[in-house]
Amino acid sequence: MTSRPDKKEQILQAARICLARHGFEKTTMDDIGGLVGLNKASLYYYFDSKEALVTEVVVMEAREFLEALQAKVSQARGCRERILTYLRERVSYYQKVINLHHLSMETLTRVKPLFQELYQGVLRREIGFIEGLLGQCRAEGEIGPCDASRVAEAIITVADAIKHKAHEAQGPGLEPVVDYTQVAEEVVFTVSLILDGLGAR
Amino acid sequence: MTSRPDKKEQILQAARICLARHGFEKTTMDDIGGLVGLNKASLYYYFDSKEALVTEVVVMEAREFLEALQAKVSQARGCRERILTYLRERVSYYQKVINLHHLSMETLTRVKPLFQELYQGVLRREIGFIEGLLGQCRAEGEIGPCDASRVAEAIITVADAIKHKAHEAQGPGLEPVVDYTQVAEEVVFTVSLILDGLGAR
Amino acid sequence: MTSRPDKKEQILQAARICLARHGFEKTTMDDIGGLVGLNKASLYYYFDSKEALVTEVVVMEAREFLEALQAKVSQARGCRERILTYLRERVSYYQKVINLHHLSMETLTRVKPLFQELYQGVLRREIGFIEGLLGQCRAEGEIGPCDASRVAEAIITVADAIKHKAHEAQGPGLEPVVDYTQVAEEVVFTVSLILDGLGAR
Amino acid sequence: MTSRPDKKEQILQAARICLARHGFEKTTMDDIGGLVGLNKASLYYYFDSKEALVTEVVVMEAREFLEALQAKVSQARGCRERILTYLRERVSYYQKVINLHHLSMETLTRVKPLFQELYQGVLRREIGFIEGLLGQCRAEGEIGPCDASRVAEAIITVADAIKHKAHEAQGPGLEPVVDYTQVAEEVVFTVSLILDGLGAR
DNA sequence: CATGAATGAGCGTTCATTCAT
DNA sequence: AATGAATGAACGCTCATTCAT
Repeated sequence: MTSRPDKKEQILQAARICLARHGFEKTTMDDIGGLVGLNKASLYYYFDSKEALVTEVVVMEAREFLEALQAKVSQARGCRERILTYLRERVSYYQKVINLHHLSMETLTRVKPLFQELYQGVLRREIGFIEGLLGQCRAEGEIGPCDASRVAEAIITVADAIKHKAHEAQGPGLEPVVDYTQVAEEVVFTVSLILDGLGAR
Repeated sequence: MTSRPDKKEQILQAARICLARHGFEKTTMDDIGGLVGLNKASLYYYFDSKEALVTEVVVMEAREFLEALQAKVSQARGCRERILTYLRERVSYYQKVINLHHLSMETLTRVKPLFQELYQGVLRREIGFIEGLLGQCRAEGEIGPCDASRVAEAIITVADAIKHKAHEAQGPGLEPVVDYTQVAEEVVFTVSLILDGLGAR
Repeated sequence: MTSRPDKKEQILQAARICLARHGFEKTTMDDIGGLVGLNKASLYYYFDSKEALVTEVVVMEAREFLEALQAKVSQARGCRERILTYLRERVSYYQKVINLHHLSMETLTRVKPLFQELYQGVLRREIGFIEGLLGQCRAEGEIGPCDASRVAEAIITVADAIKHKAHEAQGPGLEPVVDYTQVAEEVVFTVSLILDGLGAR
Repeated sequence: MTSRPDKKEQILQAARICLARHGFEKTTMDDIGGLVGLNKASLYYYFDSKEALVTEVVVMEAREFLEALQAKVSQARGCRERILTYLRERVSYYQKVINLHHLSMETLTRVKPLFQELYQGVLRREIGFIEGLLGQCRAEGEIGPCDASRVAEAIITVADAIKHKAHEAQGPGLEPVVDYTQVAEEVVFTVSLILDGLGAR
């Protein structure tokens, strides 16, 4: 009855494999098509472009990565620490994606508009997760009452802003490496301030 | 004396910049040529192919990376520890290169023959360095007398073999990440055995 | 009574609009289908191919154009003049179609077989129209008795032959423009001879 | 010594032929390359894109067309009439180009930016030509003294503006034909007013 | 040493067409 | 009567590489 959702999913999996093996630039539509037994032209029936296809793969992996992280973090003790740990590890997610698919920052930038659109869904989930952690903090008396939803959104925004700033700071220079350890520290420091503020009675 | 070797060096530097910025696949011979004010056809006077050029860049960086590592390691205390630390950190070198230039394992594999040839020089230096450390160990009585040169070579061989095994183990599967922490541990464990053997009187 | 013939008509109208806007080559079956709310595959239920569809559009327009011309010509005075005027203006019809849909002579030539078949109906009507005019000429004494049907056919044949000759004369050369003014004159001259012959007692 | 300017010229001529025969959309880079015995990739050594190449052809023909028109107009009597005749015939130039190469208005619009840039040179010549005619008018006492250069520029601007208005007026409707006769009249009327103003003593 | 010129192979994308349902 | 799915062929364009000069 339904072989449709399957096919799109199959293509995404095939693309995931190809990307991991050959990276974005070397992965051809023929490669991906070949892996699912489809003519490359057929892929365009399911996706608008190579970039759109790859973007969906990346967002899919973002979801998986973050869900795994959330599961892992949930076992940490101290709910305040849970929030900070989540944010700390989340910082290096970007680079993980880049390395995983051998993307250059340039390629990622080009794909960004498409990516941002799909990424909204992932962001919503992250905010929801943080919101839950804030609720635990409240229950355990670590913070006072607050609009958990808005605070969660603010925290994610702050974290992304700090990461973004670090990327911009690189300039067109040679050294392409962002020191994610330092970024993580800055995120933890700033969000700690926010949590402190919420805890003040 | 001559300004010729300069040109080759300039090209290598230009390539290094391009690779860091755009990655291997997106870096064109035109890009590199443009950066040194040379027609792309001229690059073929200095290098046989794009791959040969890139390989030299990688080897150049290998040398720099390893020399920095050697300097750093030399300050560690305990000469046995120096050897193990060197080997531990050296393990992740491969991935650093891959990430830096957004290479896929596949591309690297294809380039391997060229790479191995040039890499011999680097290997010689590494073996010499280990040999020196072994000499210190001997002087400090941590190990007994041995053919330092052959042992050094054996140690490097063992370290590379373990890394190689880890890469092969991946198979064509999805997960493209090698756990370098674990590889490092295995290397340390095995080489420790060797050193123990040398120490036994 | 039935709504079926409608659908075919709707498709033809949609195609006409698309052709006028984007020309033959840039009009896709998707465009046309979209305009009538039909999947492009469905168009193949009504037409054998894109060319067949376009050909029907062209023939449809031929009919409309010629009928308008016939109405206009009928108001001219002097029935001999009516015939000549009709033939004169009819000459440039080909180019009008080409320009309207941005067709190249090549495309038109490729489509010709299909076109000719459908065009027979239009030709019949033209011959009938000329036959009527000849009848008027006879009634007004401008020509003597004759087999009006055969003469009408001969006239149309002559007119088309002259136009055809002009097109062939171009050869594969550069200048793609046929001087329709000159062709019109030649047609008028030749047909005048025929009418003269008919008028001689 | 010099086979270079030749090659580019040859390509332009080949493109001109192909365009005339098959139109813009059906002319492939392979077609053009084949005609000059060049691989299609080689064409990109001389031109940035198919559109850039075609644009150059169109501008080339614009120049030829306008120069022929200028020669022809120069023989008209009455220098005021010369100006008006030039403007009148120039009006239909656009359509001539469109028909010659079977371009759709859409394609032409897409190519416009490239076109405008190259067209500047042609425009300069036109203004120069009008300027000369104004000088003759002045010499024959048909107009009073004026800044011929600026007036010439104004006249061309007015003529193009009127044509442009007519094209815009079409809207997305079905009928793709601009009535160039009417446009020509409007141009003549308006420029006459300007010339009248110059002649007023 | 250096380059202008040329090319083959490959890639992303489009599109008319087919076919099972 | 209609369509979702699939495809082959073609097209514009890029790029590493070659070679005569």
